Amino acid sequence: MLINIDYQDKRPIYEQIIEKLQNLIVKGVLAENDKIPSVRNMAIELSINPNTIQRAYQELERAGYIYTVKGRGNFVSPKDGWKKDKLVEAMQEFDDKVTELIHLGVSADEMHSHIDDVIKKEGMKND
Amino acid sequence: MLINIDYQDKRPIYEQIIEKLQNLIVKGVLAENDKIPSVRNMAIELSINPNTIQRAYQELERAGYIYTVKGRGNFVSPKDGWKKDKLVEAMQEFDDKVTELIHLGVSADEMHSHIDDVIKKEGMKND
Amino acid sequence: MLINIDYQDKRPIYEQIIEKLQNLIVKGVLAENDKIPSVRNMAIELSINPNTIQRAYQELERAGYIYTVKGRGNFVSPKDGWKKDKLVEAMQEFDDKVTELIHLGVSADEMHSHIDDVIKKEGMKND
Amino acid sequence: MLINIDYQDKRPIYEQIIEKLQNLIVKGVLAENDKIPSVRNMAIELSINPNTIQRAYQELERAGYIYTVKGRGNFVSPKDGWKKDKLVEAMQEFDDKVTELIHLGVSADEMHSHIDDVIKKEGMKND
DNA sequence: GTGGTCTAGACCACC
DNA sequence: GTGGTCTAGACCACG
Repeated sequence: MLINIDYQDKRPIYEQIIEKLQNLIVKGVLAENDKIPSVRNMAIELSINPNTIQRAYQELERAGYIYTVKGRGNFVSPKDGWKKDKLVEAMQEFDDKVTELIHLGVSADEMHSHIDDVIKKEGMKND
Repeated sequence: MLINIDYQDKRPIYEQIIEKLQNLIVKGVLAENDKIPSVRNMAIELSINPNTIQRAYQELERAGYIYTVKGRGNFVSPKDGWKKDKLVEAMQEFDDKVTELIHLGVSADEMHSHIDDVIKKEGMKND
Repeated sequence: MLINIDYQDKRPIYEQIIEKLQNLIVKGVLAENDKIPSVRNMAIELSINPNTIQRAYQELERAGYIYTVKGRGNFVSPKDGWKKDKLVEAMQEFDDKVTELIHLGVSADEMHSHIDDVIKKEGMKND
Repeated sequence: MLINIDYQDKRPIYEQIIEKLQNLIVKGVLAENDKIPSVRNMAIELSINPNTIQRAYQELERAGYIYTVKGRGNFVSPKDGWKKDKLVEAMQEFDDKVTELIHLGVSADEMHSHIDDVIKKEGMKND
């Protein structure tokens, strides 16, 4: 099963689907031009109202992560479409977090070493 | 005026108030045991129903940022109450952000220099 | 009727509801993932304003006894969520009560026999 | 200072005073016919409105823990006045707690040994 | 139909 | 004056 839903999560279901698919796309699990499950299949697989899937796909298309071909299905967009926006946004959020940590008394060295730790850990996954 | 509300923001009003006050407390603008505006005053100031303010204050108290004395008002809690929790939470979110940036192809050097930039900028404020 | 309210009780209505539902959940009358009455139905059944029920449900969710799915209803959380906390809390209160009884001159034997009596009585219920 | 107030405590101040004084009396720190501080002195000592102290003393008198002699002050009542009531009440609460622990899966043995532990610990204090 | 938020207005307890 | 609770009634988002 490609994704799963957490009913304990307070966010609306369609948002969860969007987030999960975004992650799969950003992290390269779903490659460019890969076909993603049809609205109908996804709805059956998750035991969810098709309208909910439909809404998730619509927003993903609007944000440039997927594109729709009538009669054929939904496909992952080329990275150029969204990568830059996502990067700017994530960088801004990163800066905000750093600001918050400063006010909580965290030193620059501590942050630097945290980054290196995370990189090392993430690197392991690709071995 | 201590805080202001963005009616364009999709989040509920009481959440906006919570977040704004949290920030003021975490960043030290509101010191320990400072009195914050009464439910009624804040309601008038923001042209908002007192119940909405009330709810925001209740959640802030539950989270340990303020404490309430019936018949007297609401006051900022001593830092010990929340600092540790907030730190653990913020550090976790920091790591998550780093992970995301890695997947977006950002190098460690770029992050390191971003941190130094932010620190420099925040340092200026205190001069 | 699942629960009833005592208007002579000085405690706020929403607290009474919380306590009653907690009991039903802790004692297993309401099993995991059971659906509890909707905010509106409960409000009608008890002739109480929906907002009051809403507040009770919110606090129960925050405490981990129930979980909410927008557009679907409220459901009993799996026990793992709260059992441990509740146990620690109840044990502490038990010790406090024992301390109080000691100062009132109650002997250990008297307490021991009380425990056995209660156990016998509770055991009868399950026959 | 005989007692102190916790402004972080949500209960009204007069209730805190009642509880603290009750404890001192039940545990024998304040002996029968001891004089307790005057409303006025207590109010100054705690930096509190005399009305609040007055209310606490009134309720303590009504419950039989102290008695008032106009013009002379307030004094601790003989134990016979309240001991029996308090005992019945505490025993009931003890049974309730035992019931709760049973439903949480605590065994009789565990409760018995807890009692012995508490007794041992309390006994130490009087050495 | 379900929960989530907000307003308006009221009454109470506490200090 | 201050917070705490409750009602009545409304509108929105979600599925």
